Amino acid sequence: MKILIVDDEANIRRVVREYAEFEGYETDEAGDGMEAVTMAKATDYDVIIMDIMMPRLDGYSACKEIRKTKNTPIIMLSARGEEYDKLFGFELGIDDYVVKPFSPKELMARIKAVSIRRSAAQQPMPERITFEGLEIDMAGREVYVNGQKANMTPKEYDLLFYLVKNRNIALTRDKLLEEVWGYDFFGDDRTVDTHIKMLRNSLGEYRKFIVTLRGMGYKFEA
Amino acid sequence: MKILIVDDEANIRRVVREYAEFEGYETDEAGDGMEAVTMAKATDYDVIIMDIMMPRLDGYSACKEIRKTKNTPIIMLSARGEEYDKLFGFELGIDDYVVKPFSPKELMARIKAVSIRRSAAQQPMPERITFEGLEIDMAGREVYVNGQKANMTPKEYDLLFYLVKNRNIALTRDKLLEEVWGYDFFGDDRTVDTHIKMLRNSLGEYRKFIVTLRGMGYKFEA
DNA sequence: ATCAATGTGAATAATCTGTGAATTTCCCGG
DNA sequence: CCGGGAAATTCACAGATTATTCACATTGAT
Repeated sequence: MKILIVDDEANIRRVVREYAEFEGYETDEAGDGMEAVTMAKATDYDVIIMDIMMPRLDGYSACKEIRKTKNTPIIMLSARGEEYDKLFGFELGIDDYVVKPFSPKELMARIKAVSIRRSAAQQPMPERITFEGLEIDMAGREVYVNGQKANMTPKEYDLLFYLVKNRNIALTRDKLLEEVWGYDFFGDDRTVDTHIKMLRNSLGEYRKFIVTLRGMGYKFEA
Repeated sequence: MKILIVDDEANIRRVVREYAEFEGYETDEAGDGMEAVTMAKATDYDVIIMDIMMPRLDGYSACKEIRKTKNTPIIMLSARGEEYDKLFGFELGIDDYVVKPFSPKELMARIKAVSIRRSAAQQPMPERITFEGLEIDMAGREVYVNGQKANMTPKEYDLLFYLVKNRNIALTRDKLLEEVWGYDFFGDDRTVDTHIKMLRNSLGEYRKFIVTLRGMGYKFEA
């Protein structure tokens, strides 16, 4: 278990780190949002603990940036009196928040709560999702475009389902190859492009949900 | 979707309510067990979230009382250290437990899980099902095609029944082998194909219900 | 304008499924 | 313990579908 601690005050970082290490976590530290984003993208942390008020890049923006490529659980630290409403900007993907001054014991409890949810229950992905006129039934392996069943190839289903499961986050070609094709695929990157093309054709007007991220890969944007 | 939030601490109620409303639920609040019972009996909630330690009437007693007239799914909130009571709780018909301090996101996930589970499990699997001219009597282990009894082999029955029980769900060959043949079967995947073939023959015109999912497996599509 | 990244159509290679038949296993009565 | 038939499993092959590669067109950023 590895956690990333982000705060501009070294004192706070130290306190959190000491408790976390006492609980048996490995820790990394970042002093501002920019650093945090870089580190979070480079390493797969189990939890990120991040202050809101920070120089260079604040916690909200850092969170937003990290969420583009990772789904790491994030716990925000907020000073009492800080805009409380913003804490409920869950569209940012914040998993929990703790108000400063906090008891380290409570923070540890929250870390456990957040990470348990991760490992234990592989998030109960709903079996059926609808985006406008695009219905996706993963359990039944069916896709309906404006009510009409789409007839897609196996790879198209696999690719679409993976994109949808990880919607709104950027996926590189390599990541897609590894997750959809399998770790043992050693072919061309561009194979992904061809399948994206075919998938787009199958989705008709709803091809718009599949966004190209130039220089990066693709994502399903709902 | 309407949920009832029961806790004597207004702060906790507020946090849960804000998360829940963000997720699109309607919410009501109760500050103690007595209130909760009154409200739960008057209104059909989809889920009730209730603290254990409360003035006037504790969570257990409230749960017991509500259960006398309603089957609403109940998620209990318990302070750390009340672990022992957990076992006792499930006997009362508690659907899930969340330990305080909890991650609101986790709580939301549990609400979803519980409400889905409830609605799905509500209808017990009938033992006899008819699809057009295909009658399937699982209890009697008989199948009628256009009124005439089909004479099938044991594996055909097992396979058909499993497919029907899981109709409209995509099933891989591996899954079928594990569930129908048993975890200790170490033979060839394609064995499934052969049995599907024989099953299709036995079903005559109703073979149409057994759909091949290329690259995946099969499913019974009603 | 230029260069790299992406979209696309077509050719080829690889994979998958249905099926008939051969082989093995299982089950029972003798 | 054995034989015989039913059932289960494996096997091989054809036909159809799908995946991959490649070349070229198009797009987008600087």
